[in-house]
Amino acid sequence: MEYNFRAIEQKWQEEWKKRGTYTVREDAARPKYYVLDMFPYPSGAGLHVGHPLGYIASDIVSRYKRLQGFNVLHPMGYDSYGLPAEQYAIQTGQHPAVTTAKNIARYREQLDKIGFCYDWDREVRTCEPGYYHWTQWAFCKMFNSYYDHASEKARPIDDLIDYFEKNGSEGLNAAQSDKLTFTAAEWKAMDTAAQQKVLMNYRIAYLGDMMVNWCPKLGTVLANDEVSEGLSIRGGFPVEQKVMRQWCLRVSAYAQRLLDGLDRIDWTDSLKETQRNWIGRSEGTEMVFSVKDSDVKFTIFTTRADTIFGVTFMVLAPESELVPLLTTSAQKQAVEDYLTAVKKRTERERISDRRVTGVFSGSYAINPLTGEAIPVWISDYVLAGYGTGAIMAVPAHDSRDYAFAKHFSLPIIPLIEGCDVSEESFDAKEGTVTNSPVAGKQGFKGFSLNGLTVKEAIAATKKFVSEQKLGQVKVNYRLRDAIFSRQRYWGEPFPVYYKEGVPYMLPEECLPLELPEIKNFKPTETGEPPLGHALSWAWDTVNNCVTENTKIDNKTVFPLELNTMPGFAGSSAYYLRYMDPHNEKSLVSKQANGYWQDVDLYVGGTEHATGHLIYSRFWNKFLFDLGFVCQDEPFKKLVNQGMIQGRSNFVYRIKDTNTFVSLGLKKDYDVTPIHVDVNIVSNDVLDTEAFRNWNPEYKTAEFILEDGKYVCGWAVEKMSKSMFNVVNPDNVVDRYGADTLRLYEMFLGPLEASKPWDTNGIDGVHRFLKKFWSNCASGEGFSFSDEAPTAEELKCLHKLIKKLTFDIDHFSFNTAVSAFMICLNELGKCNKRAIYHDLTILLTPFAPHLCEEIWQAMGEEGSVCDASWPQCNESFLVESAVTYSISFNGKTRFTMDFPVDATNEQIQAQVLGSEGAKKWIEGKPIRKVVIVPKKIVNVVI
RNA sequence: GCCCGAAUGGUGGAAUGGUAGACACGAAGGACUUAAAAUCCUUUGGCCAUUGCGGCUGUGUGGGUUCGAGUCCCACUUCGGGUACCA
Repeated sequence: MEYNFRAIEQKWQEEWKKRGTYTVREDAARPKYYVLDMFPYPSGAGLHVGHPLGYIASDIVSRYKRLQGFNVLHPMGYDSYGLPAEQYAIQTGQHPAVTTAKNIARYREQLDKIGFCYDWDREVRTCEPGYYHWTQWAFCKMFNSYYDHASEKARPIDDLIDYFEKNGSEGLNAAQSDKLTFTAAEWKAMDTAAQQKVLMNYRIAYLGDMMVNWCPKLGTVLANDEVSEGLSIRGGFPVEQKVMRQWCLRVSAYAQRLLDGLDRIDWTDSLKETQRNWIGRSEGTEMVFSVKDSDVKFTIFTTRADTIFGVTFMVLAPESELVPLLTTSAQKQAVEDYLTAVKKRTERERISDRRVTGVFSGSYAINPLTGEAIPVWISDYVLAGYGTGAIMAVPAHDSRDYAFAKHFSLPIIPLIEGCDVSEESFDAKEGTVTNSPVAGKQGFKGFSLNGLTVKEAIAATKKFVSEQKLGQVKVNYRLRDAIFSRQRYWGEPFPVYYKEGVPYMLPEECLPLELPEIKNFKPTETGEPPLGHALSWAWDTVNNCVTENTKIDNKTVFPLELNTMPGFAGSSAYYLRYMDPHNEKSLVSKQANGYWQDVDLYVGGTEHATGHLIYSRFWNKFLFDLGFVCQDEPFKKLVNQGMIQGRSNFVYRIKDTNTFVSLGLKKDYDVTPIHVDVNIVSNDVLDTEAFRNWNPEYKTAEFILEDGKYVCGWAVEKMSKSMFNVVNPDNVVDRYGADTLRLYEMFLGPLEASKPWDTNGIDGVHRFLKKFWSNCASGEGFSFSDEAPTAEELKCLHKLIKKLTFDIDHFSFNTAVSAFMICLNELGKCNKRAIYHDLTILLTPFAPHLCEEIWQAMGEEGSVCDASWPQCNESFLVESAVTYSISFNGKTRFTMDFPVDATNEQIQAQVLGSEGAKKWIEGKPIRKVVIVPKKIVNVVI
């Protein structure tokens, strides 16, 4: 009987659905295991073979854990709101609701074909009101919270109001946008609008005037992780810096906790490192500089306090609010010209063309340690958004300051003994400090760093600056608050209304605030939100939801917030929703959350390292602080699957002809390589007939063959339509079956490695499945031998149990598949029931359809998914003798068998006495014999 | 520039510091077949010897630690990923 994978796979996919095999419920009697995939955004192109790689790995772990007796939660859903989905709709001229629904249906069809064990009853879609209800709800909670650094957690904003009423801002240690100072009396004297303005400074979700990444082509602002090298990740459009009033999430408040949490989770070091860099903790010193002939004082941030004696100029960011204060009338025109020029340059230009530019402000700052006057410059190499937007420049020990000093001929004072700064700055934090002012000389204030190492000097300066109240020790983070507004249509509406310009949250009972259906949903280059076309929706919402005493006056044109939330809003807590997807009362019930706790295994790509994986950790920590979830970190273990690249094929057309020459012969001709559809190439051999039909241009193509075949060239490239190297999993499933696809994707190499998709090896795993099948297939049915297994067979089986268990526990699926092949090779044509029973269970995570069929054929009850993973019986693995490698001076020459209990003395005597040894020793004296238990005897001559 | 990671046959890749190249593909030869497909068997890192069962060499390069290094340490080369005026 043939291995008819098409019939088998269809049969079992229907059967699983009918039986509800993969439906899960909380079950206190069994331990839980939560396996999560990063849910896809349903793009128009459908899945290619790269997408299922991680899904297959997680599916294997899910099935394996289930066989081991765990209650496994393994859900799937769609990240269906956001830019990519909307861009696709615009490109195809359809409404995003329509394309999204269509794309989801296609994804589902493709996913179903691969035989995943998802519990589809728990599916979530971020664009459905039942889901985004809780996205909006979380936003309201963030609006109504502030971050208290004293207790290192988020607290209700009412606590903050109480605090202000008692103490004003005195002694408050909270995350804030600006440092505000007021007394309790002043607070009480403020009107509502003024108080709201103050509170906005502390809210975790806040409305602020921010320097944002504005992308005119996409008609929206973007978060930092959505921009790379001045271009939008989505679409590659230019991005400019602009101040806009936007909703933001105070992610920066959680910087330290996000950093600390990394030490407690099982992620790869490289991913943790990426997040650490992104958070960018830097310990330094803030120092206050006064300005000559002025009352103005300003603060700078530096990590190199030790270089204070090498400061030869100061630099302000062009956007700094100090610029107008420090510009003298003489320099006014020059500064204004410079600011205009800076504004004109796009972010892209600034990055690609890194020229040194700047202008002198006319003012001088006073070095707090020497009293020396230092010119204050303005330059765009200093960023307004980091530190204080002002720096002390030490050209001798900072390459950027060095370039600036050289360009404007400013002095350079080296501070490290023996360093040469004639060509470049000395940036390393090492060496011995020199050139500090000394007693008796001008500028000496009783503080010198000479003779200290750089590290000692930094510490000494910090201490001195703190004691003398010249500044303070300060930790800065690179991590910025997340900009949360998008001037787009396809996203969650904000549950926010305005009264006299002050934003308020809609009452909780009015959630979800549903996205209205509008015809003209396209973004604008000026940033007018598309929801501006839904004026009646806005008014209806306000009239229905807002109670009498807060009802807004009719003068307001847009009573509602018209921006929508960004893509990451919906993906930040989806893993919580899977725990309790149909709950209408809360995001997740205490009971469901208490049972499922957190994600045990999260599988997905590294591309989310600085986006989703930061945002959801932040979101989860916030919900944890408020007591809505029971775990501080959402993802205990995270595994990154590698990217599957495309393997393109080429044909070689002889110039100005329609004749194509095979790879091996192309050197004799002048040829142009042309991409050819990989789907008409097999093992690099072109199907010439299919090629002629592929494109009308090649209808009359002629071929110069080698050995009767046309051999194509190949290259590894990105998988994309234009390279004709996209492989659709449907085609693979159609040709080889889902079980082969699953097995092959795992066999391709380590899960984390990036690798090209290459169908060349797929026959191998397909043969393996056929062999597994045909060993027990016979005639029109199956036959199993009831003979007792031999010791050899049992040893073989139990070796496999041990290896598979180890490999799956360590996510080494490629070696697991190999181990299975080896075992089957060793067993030969064995069809003993006792062996096949266990083998079938062991293969189930990899090839579930095939195993169900065999399980049924063996007359077993129920589904093989509910069987128990076999235990390795070590007693079958015990050897009667041990084989030792015998080496001479480290080179292995032969092997010898010894009884398990042989002593080292016995082994040594036998080895030295053997004929083989005599040949290698050649009568020379033996210096040493090293015996490694059960492995090696090395004789040193 | 900075921070990670990698480098092993024609290919994908194995190898707790212990016989490098498992397993698979491809290739070559053979069996079965009228033929093809499918299946099975043999060989397959390189060099030398193959009328001798063998020998030498070999994991990007150069050094080191070790009885023993693909694996650990130092320096370098190349490639991939992340990040970028973050003071």
